[in-house]
Amino acid sequence: MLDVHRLRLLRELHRRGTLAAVARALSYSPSAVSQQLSLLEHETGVRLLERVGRGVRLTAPARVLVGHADAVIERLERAEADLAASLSEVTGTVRVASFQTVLLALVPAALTRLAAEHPALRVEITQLEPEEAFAALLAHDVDLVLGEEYPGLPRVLEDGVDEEDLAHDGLRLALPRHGPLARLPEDLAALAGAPWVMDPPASLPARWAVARCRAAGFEPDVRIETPDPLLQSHLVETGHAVALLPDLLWTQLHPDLRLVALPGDPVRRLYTGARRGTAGHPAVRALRSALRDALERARTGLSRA
Amino acid sequence: MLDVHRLRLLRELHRRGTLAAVARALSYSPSAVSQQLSLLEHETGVRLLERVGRGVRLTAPARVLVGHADAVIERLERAEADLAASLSEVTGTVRVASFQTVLLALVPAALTRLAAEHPALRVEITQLEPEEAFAALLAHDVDLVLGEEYPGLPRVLEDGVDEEDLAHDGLRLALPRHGPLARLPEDLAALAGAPWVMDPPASLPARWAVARCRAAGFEPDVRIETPDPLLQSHLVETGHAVALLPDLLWTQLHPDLRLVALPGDPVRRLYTGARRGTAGHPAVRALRSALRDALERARTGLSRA
DNA sequence: GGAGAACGGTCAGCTGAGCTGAACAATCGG
DNA sequence: CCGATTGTTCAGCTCAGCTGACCGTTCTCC
Repeated sequence: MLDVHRLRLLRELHRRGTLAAVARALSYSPSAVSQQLSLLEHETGVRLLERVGRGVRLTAPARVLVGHADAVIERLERAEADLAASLSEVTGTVRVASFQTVLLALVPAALTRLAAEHPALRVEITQLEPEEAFAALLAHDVDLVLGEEYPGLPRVLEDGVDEEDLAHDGLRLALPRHGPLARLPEDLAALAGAPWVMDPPASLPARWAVARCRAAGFEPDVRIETPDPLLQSHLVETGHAVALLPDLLWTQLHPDLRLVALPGDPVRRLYTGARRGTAGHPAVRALRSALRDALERARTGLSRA
Repeated sequence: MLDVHRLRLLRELHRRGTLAAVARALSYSPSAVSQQLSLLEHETGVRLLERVGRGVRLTAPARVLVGHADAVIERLERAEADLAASLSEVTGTVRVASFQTVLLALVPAALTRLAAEHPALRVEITQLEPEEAFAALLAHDVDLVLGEEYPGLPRVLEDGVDEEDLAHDGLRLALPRHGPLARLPEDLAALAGAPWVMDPPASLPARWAVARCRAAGFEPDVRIETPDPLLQSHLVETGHAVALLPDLLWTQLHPDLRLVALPGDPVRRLYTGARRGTAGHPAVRALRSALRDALERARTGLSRA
């Protein structure tokens, strides 16, 4: 019978590339990883690793083995989830990767609710942008990721991830109500010369915003680049820039600015992702449910404001 | 991450019923099994075993867990099979459970062929009747079973078994050519008073034979009960009994007796069974192929004789 | 109804699987 | 060409997990 622990090391090696990275990730010494993998080679009688440069590469049979390891580990996680589900109380620790907008707008309310409903559940949050979040999910660094998708920018679907819709979040143009930019017309095409504040250019929201401006016939004059939506909102409010911002922001924030709908009422899709094996885990279900609930409350709060 | 070794113990407990049996089967002390299972309980936080009488019973969550354990272990076996398939040479040890007719007629030829083609493969044979054979297969005591199925006596299909047809083997009436029974008519219905030799009454061949006699309108007068087909054939040849015997017997044996076809030309189905995970293992494939080949040779030899 | 057998659970004690850390060779980048 | 990085080997240590002895409970068979 193949040893699952060794298969796990091989799997991690496939994901992370080097023995050293695997050792760091799993808090082992590189020596331990090397020893376990050579034992795996000897007990199977199949060459699994070949040195290339100062690193190693998986052989073809090793990659086949990684596929089996994935399946085995997924099934073990499902088993664990089933066991946890048979308990009356939701316990343990879940780690969540979120990006800033959701972290700001939904996570605090969700945490409050979880603390009340499942006091034995410990939740840990990391701020990660969607690109890194999926790698962290599959590497078992986190158990749930919050992701976003912008119109016209489809993601590559990761295998082994159970994805669930969370919300569709309206995207609108934010214009100052005071200062020199107060009289700007409420029309995207007319903002060619305006100073823009945007996320870093490689990020999803910035790529969507730039594409949208180009479709309106101009290249945006990005004066300020920041990933912080609070700062973006503040810069618009104080009359220094215009921006394209998601509605979810206004559930926590009520700045004095103009919000203008865009043609076609574009939305970003928010979703949650869990590893397929843990999708049934009560802690994951509780978290997703708390997030949906927080969204509901935020929405009703928003319509009242 | 759940420990697969412990899951395996739970799985074996589910199959074998008592901790002591598991310990015997896996060459552990009962103490070791008890300790590992309590550890599994503590690390999952779920009650898995409850004492009933002087034994234990699995709880509902434990039975769910066994299902997962089955899936995990099957996948690990498939992984091992894939690895073995990537080797150029077929090596290792396979254990086969066969019942007597096939053991006599096919296995020797198959072994010869295997020894020539795959010298590094070690084959171990146990004689087991089909009923026990499947339990042994699932308990990992053997890797391949040879089974038979008689018309009108369907088996319960075991889950987790990969079954493959091997042959359809004709069943005919065997009558003496000499002695006091030499003049018996070649017709089943006329053998009501004849002395019969049959397998033990609970066995498949005997159940079929009795059913066949009853369908012909009489209860067979079974004078001799033996599981040994060689002895059965010998008793017919020496004029002491009549019998219903499979054609495969005559590939090795050429006794002086009369063989009479039955209405409808009934056949028994011979098949091989492997655990689903090991069906792709080169050793299992080699064995099945050698058996088919041996059957082919036996058949041509039979038609020549 | 009592003796004996069978089953699990617990505890003390031992052994080996698997870890760390040091030393080393190979490779890459600036 | 030197320092940083990566993987490998080896000696040594630690603890997970085994055995064996002992005990309580339950069933079976005179």
